[in-house]
Amino acid sequence: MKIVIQDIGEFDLQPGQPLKRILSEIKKVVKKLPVGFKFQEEYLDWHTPVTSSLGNGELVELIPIYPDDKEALWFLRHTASHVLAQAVKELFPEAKLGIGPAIEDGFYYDIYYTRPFNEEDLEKIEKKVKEIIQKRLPLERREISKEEAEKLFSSLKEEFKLELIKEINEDTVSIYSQGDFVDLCRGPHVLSTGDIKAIKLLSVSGAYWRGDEKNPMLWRIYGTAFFSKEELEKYLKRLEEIKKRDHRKLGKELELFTIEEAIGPGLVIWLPKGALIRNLIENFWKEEHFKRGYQLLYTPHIALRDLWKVSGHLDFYAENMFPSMELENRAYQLKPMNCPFHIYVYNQKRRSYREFPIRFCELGTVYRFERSGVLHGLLRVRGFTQDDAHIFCREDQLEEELTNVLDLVVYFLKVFGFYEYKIFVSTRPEKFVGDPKVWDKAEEALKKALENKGLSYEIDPGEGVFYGPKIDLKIKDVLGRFWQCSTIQVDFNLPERFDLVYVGENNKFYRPIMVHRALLGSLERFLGVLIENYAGAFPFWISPVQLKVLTITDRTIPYAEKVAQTLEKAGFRVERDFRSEKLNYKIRIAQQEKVPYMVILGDKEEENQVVSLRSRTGEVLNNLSLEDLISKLKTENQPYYQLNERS
RNA sequence: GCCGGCGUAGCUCAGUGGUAGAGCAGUGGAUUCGUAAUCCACAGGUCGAGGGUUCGAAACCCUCCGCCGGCUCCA
Repeated sequence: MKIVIQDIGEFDLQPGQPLKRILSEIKKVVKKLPVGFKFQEEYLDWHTPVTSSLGNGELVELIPIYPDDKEALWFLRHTASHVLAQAVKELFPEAKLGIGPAIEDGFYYDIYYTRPFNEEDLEKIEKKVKEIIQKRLPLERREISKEEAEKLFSSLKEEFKLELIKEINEDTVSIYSQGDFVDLCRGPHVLSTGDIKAIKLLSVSGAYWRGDEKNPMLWRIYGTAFFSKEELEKYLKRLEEIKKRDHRKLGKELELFTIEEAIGPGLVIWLPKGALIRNLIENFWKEEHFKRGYQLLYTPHIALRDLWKVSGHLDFYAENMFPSMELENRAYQLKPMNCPFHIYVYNQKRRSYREFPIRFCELGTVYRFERSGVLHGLLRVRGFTQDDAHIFCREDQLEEELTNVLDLVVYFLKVFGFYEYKIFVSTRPEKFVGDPKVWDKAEEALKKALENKGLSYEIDPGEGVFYGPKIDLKIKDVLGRFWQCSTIQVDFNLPERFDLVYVGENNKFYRPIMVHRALLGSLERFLGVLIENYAGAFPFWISPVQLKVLTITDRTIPYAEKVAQTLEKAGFRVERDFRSEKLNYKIRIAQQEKVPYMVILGDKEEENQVVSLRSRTGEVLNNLSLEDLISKLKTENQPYYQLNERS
């Protein structure tokens, strides 16, 4: 049978033989050897037997994957995880192997052992890993029957592997080996352990077997591997960069927010500078909503417990809610969501079909009980403010409303510097309320709205909320990490439960559809993501301090004060540094505070009645008149500025 | 919640059983300086909380709280 490898050539291969058989032939005609191959959507390594079932029986067309291709790392890291497992088994023969996949930035292996692995173990293991790599052990693949596999892994006392084999539906399973080590594995792998040119073990932590807390806990060893040392270095630098941008660190340094032990875990205090940013964002948010026909609401933080019975939250959401409180024989409940309140606003009067769509928005603070182990800075908290809205509309308006919401999301994200995102449509889960036909319609409406906007999406099957399907947006920050913020959900359940109606054209009652949406998600999380995205250097319009006036000598203080006041009167947020310190020192401090502009004033500036402007990016503009400065800053002092800059 | 690590001045951290330390920040003083750290002095601590071991505990043991990295979950 013929194997055609794109850009390389045509080769003959006996069906059922691995591509390794033609390795030497290929070596003769290529400069760079592929790591593996792609056949349609599947990856093939050198070890996998090529059967005539691939392609049209006579001919198999493969696309080679080279070390520089992103996908190549998945081959390499999968092998790296096997090497890790081999090293652990050599050092700790009683250890039992769980699973060991390649992941986004590296790989891990879950391993059971009588005691946890510590730093020292990790060093020893890494040393062993490197030895195995240096031996340049070739990998071998074999297909064996399930019975054989069970025999093999029970002789190795690998109970977890036996459990995995039982769940495999095929008659045969594949195993990969290198040296004395053998592992149940689907592949793909590289040719030899020697292909791993750079590897580093990063951390150990506990992980339940198969992610279920009822199962025993294994030790998960994380690591990463590359085809070159330089790439590893680059990756480690990126880790450092991420650490530097950590919003918890920057939040403290820039005095944006605090979470106090004495106040409570997951409860955020906004410090003046952080509160200022938040307020600017909130004001912008409100304006944009007013422009788009939303009406602003304020609702209480607690409500009678019965409300949450009607809404279904006590049945479906109880584990995320703080316990209720009794007062004067009535039970109250801290709110985990804003929706029921908005429903009562809807119900203030008899609604007509002519009124739709009705759009209520609220910056609503909710409280959700999160298990202590999952709290994380601003990104995962127990009290947070959603930029929430509920749109009530007729079925025929749903698609348009969803399109409008998408428009608004995309716009907001752009304003805040996010241009890329992943979109997921979550469909009907197993436990759901309502009519499947209506669900289908809603899912269609969601997809249609995305398609109208030309946005591509992935389907997350069965991941919808019990009351309706949803669209989730995960935004990509400058470091390529994804964060879930925006969510758009179609809801048939609550209108039903609260018996919402409107009067139609024919004077009959109909039930409205509710769209629940949060664009930024929660202000806490969004600000956390913003801090990391900008590394604390906020765009001018939301910088808590926009300008810092620095004097060179005490002589200039009166002039500097005049300049500062002029800038303040023009509406900018100004700080003064008139201390008798050296200019270099003051610049350094302002730089660390990430203030966008420093206005530097000395004798020369005073004499000519001008300023010297230094931006935090290091650019210097001398002899700038105050009028020019103010007009320049006014242009920059608007949310759309960076949008305009980009386009 | 579970597993591991950590908790010392406002911040970053040193201190492994014998009198609580450094740098930065703060305060006072000197200096008047041109685009990323001027010098001197002073002040600052219930060593996360509680209990125990010991002649003696920041350090060793126990319990609790919080934080960090994961597991699971989500805005």
